[in-house]
Amino acid sequence: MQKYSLDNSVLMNGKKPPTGPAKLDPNSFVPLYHQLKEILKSSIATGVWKANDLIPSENELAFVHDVAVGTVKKALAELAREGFIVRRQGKGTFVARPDFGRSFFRFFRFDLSQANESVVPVSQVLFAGPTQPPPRAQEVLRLSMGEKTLQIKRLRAFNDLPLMYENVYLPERIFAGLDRIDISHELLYPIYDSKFNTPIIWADEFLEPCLATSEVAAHLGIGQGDPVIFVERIAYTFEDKPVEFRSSFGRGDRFRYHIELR
Amino acid sequence: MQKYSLDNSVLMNGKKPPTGPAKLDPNSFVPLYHQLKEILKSSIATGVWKANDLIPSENELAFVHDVAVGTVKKALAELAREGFIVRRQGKGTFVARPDFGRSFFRFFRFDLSQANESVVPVSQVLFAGPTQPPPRAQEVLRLSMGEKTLQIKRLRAFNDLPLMYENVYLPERIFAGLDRIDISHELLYPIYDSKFNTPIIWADEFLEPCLATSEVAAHLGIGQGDPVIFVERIAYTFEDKPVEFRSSFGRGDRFRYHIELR
DNA sequence: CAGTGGTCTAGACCACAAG
DNA sequence: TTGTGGTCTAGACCACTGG
Repeated sequence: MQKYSLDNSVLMNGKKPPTGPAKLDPNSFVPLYHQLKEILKSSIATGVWKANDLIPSENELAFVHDVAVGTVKKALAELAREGFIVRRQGKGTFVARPDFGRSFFRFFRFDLSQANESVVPVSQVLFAGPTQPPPRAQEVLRLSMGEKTLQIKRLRAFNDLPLMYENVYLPERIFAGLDRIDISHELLYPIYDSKFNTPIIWADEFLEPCLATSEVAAHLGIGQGDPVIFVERIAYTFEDKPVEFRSSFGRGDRFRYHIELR
Repeated sequence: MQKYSLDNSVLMNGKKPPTGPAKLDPNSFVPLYHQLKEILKSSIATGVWKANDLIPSENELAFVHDVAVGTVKKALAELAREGFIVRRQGKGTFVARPDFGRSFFRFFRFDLSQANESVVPVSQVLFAGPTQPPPRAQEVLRLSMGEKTLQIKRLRAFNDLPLMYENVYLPERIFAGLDRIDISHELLYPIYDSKFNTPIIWADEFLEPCLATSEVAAHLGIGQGDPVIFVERIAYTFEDKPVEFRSSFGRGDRFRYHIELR
């Protein structure tokens, strides 16, 4: 059984392809396993392999890239630890599906001690469409002069109780058309991934306490001057590229942010 | 040259010690490298090797525990990744010294964009002594009935500006005498480590915004009803044992909490 | 059964540190 | 020069999966 698409040229001479997919440089100062990691990562990033895809086996990769299996193992082990792939004994190695069942909690960790487990927040979209970004968004998203953004303004609620008032800015270049998708019962990050091929890998988050302005208070159903938390988030996709800027106001009486410091 | 204390018995028969320090079970379902990790970790935890100590080389460990060097390498690599040890090519492997130059920022991450780098906060100690813990502290520290705590109440300032008002609770059993140390210009975690052999490994932190009570406002030099952030922290030492409970109020106008979500 | 990843071995060569 | 950790190889055996 022939697996995957090994060039015939590869099979013919039994050695590394003269001008094939091999890109490892044995003379580099960068270790082979690290070079291999980067190659595999970029194959995922550029969509050569998509979420849940089975990728070639250790032996395949070792043969194609002309390295020992141990070197492949080391590269794959690190990618698995970093969450890019999932390995299953007896089955194979798969591109990781970002765990969106938990992505909400990954990136919006409040403490829902009394709430039940699988709550998905409901969003009331107040606005969705192209806008000129505010300077702060332009800066953190590294937009060129005059480049437009999609803006989403929404109210997020749990159990009919408004919890957060949010403004999201996205480069229109990447997310064109997102403003026409109904997101009122969806999480955004799975959509970024599946519809725009832009998974969120990590995020920077900044919190500060403040008092509700009359606008914020009205949206959240609290009084002006009540305590709220202001959260700024910059979310990044592959290669630490910022693709989302989000600023939110959370109700102080319902918000409890939890983080593990390691 | 004889290094470390290999039992003569070990050297005599050239095989694994009949009743020595070897504790690896080759028949266990737990992989050898993982068993070795746990043994090494507990040697650190129990003080057999202290911070900055040089630990035996890969070859030494492989010989003593009767496994291949590759297995030792794997165990050491994971311990290094988890921050328990530091490895230096050509020199050896050392027990990690918790990086207390940064511990303040590790556990109290505000954003000091404009502040200079090596600020150490000054503390004004308002109270330090044995107390009966409040129920919340008793719960999270898992104290037995009637067990006492040391309480430290202090005001932390940067550049003479009060920033946080803090209450710290510690099991007296572990930290007896800490209340007689001058901590006004010191960080607590290095003291826990060096004087009480209790390094802080990680922490759980909970944040919520609220309004300053008159007591908090007075301490922080702000008005009653101004925005403050309330932070609860449970800090853990080896084996996930909770050893510090801390609750703090931070000035909203000077506090900006930063976290990287990965 | 064959193929997969998980563990483990026993070497090799290298860059680096220190005497 | 010796000893260290860092990389890499080429095998071995195992447990697990699925046909």
